[in-house]
Amino acid sequence: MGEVSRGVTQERSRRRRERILDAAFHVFSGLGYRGAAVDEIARQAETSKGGVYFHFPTKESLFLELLRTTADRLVAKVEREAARESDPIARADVALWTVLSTFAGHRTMARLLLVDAIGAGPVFQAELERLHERFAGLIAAHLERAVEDGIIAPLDTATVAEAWFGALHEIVVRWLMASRPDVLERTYPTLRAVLLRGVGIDESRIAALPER
Amino acid sequence: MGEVSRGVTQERSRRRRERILDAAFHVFSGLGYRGAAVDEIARQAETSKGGVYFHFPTKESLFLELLRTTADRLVAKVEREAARESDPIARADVALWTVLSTFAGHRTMARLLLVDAIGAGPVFQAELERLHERFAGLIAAHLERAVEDGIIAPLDTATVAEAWFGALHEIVVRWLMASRPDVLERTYPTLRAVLLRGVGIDESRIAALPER
Amino acid sequence: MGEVSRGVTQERSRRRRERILDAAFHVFSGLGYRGAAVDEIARQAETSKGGVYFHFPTKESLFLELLRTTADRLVAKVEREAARESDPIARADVALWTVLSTFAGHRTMARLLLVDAIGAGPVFQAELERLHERFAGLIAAHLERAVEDGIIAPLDTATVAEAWFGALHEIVVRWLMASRPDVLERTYPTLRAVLLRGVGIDESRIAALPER
Amino acid sequence: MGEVSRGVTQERSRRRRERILDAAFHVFSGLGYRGAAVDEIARQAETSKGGVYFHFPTKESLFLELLRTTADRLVAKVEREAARESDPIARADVALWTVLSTFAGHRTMARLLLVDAIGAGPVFQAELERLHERFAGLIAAHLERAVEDGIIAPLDTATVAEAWFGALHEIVVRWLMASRPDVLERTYPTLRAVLLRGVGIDESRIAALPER
DNA sequence: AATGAATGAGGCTTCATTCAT
DNA sequence: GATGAATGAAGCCTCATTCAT
Repeated sequence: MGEVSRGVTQERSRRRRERILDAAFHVFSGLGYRGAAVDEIARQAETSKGGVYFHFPTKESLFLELLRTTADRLVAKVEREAARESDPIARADVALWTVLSTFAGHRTMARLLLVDAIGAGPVFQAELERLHERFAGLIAAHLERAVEDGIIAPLDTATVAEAWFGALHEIVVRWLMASRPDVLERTYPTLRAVLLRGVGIDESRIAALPER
Repeated sequence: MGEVSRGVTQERSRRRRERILDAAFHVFSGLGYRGAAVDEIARQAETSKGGVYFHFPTKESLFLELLRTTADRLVAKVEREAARESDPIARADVALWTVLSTFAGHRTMARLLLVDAIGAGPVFQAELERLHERFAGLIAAHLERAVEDGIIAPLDTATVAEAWFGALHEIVVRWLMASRPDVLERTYPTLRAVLLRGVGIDESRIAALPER
Repeated sequence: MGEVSRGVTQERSRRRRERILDAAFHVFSGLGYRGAAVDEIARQAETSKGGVYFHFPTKESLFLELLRTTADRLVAKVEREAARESDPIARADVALWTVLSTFAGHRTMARLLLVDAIGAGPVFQAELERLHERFAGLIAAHLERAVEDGIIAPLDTATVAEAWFGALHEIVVRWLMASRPDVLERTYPTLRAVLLRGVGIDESRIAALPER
Repeated sequence: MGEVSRGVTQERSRRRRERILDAAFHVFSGLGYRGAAVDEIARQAETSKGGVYFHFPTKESLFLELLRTTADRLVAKVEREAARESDPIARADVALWTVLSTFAGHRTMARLLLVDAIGAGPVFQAELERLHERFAGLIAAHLERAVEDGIIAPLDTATVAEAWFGALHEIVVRWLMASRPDVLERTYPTLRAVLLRGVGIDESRIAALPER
């Protein structure tokens, strides 16, 4: 087999792998980890059960890869967006907004990341914890920076970061589970104000932030 | 069969029903909805599978009843405690504290209410939503009262209530899932300050609240 | 439920269990351990897959029980028959004859015990070894007795017992695997003479044994 | 493609085939027929699954070829060694010793030949039978020669040959399956004496055989 | 009321074999 | 000749639910 055709084969395999990941994403999001059948994933990926197992040794490993890469993408996106701002408060604003609007635009992704992983078994506990930690850590880092810069008074940044993430999380999840989902972005101004005010940011600074 | 013996029988049946609920509570908390086997519940209730199915038509119904009664008890407890305070801010303080410390004292209950129900299938979505709504509603009611009393400025109480509950929820869940769980109550002062400050409560009023 | 009906239930359950063992015996004998499907066992036992798994936690456990009880029965039978004779040489004769004729009469049992268990996985190695050991031990005991009684000269009874059992085993297996199986019993006189002579029994004593 | 390069290619192909046979030997010996995966054989032969299937149409055919060639080699070796002796009794001694010591030195080969083939399915029954027949036939031929030479009295050589092979077989298999395998050769003197004496060889002749 | 045996659909995984490149 | 991706049948096992007693 020549270099070229081998490349073609690899490329096809890679695409198949992606198709499986896409299908798995869809099925997991819709039915949860336990409820998702490998058979159904194979069907939606237009391949066979064996095909799925050729690319992923286990249902679990498939889910884990999904969990990781999806989270990776979101975290990277948030950091990329936040890095554009120099003012710590503006950064926090951008970070919150990015998460909220990304979830709002990808309801299925939100389900996978925030809902399905819970209750999928102890193997995912660690991964989920890492996920929450990454987001909370992101927030905490910004808060600490703001404390160092003298913009806000010293406080338990870890706890506050958890609280912020929790507030965000709850609002997204409620939106996800609501039978009549309101526009997620509408809640943003209130959420932003409450959170920023909560760490002691001046009302004037909050008012100065761009409208969303 | 006489009146008396029927009474005795009914009483025994009621007790059996309670034993099943207790066992189910335990098993669901430990293994999640999907992971919990009816066999195991029956075993822990010292009865048979058939016994469980005599009292509950379905595994689902058993879980739902558990969800409802547990939530009922907690909501009632929170309202009872809050009613003792006349000042709206003190009430919010008491409510937050009650939830946090109750969860802290009943880790299993927290798991059941906050973690297991997710991913248990679409049937529980509605119930879970009602649960979150009840807690958020509780908070929202206090916030509205505070607005009416002129203690805080008008704001979107529904969204803020969700954010508050989310902050609380996240902190409890993180504590639940943490391998090395810190003392949950330790985070309370920070949480309280951030939340109250977030809705514009004077720093002096916050400082005046009792230590926890 | 009264004493009587409970007894009826237990009795039925016991019978079902036996039916499953019988079916398993049949299927294992015909197809070997790996080749035997639980589904097929259930079908032949006129029950369901779940029914099989109610009585036996595992395919393996089912096979093991079969192996053990079948061997138990045969060993017991051999010892019972041998105990009737007082002369050690006559005992050896009876023991050999009992094994050979029992196998001859129960071809399927022979297959299960001597053929199928091999290659059924490492779990059965121990069990099979125990089985061979039991038979070899039986023989060795008689040989030792004969040595003590001065009937045969001292020798390595363990090795000889293995050799005897091996000779027997091979002859049975060859008969089992032969496409055109001769009458197994026909080989007996030759086998008996060779084995007894091999440990130094007088030709006259051998000739004195009853014809078979 | 020229003559030369075709020759080179054929040579390479032959070598690959050998590598596959070696790997298959190793895997079958270790895991048994059913337990051996073609994937694993390909891996150990440093080729691909497709590669294996190019050289052998079937997993079964691969195993059969292995069975045959291995047996061929052993039978040839035994005959070669035996041919060196002129005395029939010495020949029998050499034959027994060759089999025993070859197995002792190649535990894996023994497993393949004596253990794995059983339970590998009905296809191998015939082959296995032929294998045992060849060995028994070898022994029987020597016995018949000894009868003709008047060294031993006439007897049913076929049955005796089976018994001899069985004794040998059992001792090897017990050694194979034993957790704490003794030195196989240690049992040889006893085995030899018992077998030879069993066909009526004079004690003096047995004593005259070389020590092993 | 209670028991526990029985059912059977459905789940995850393995693996011999095929085939396009 | 060789590769490795793909197929799909088949296997073992779990478990919610039913039902005769």
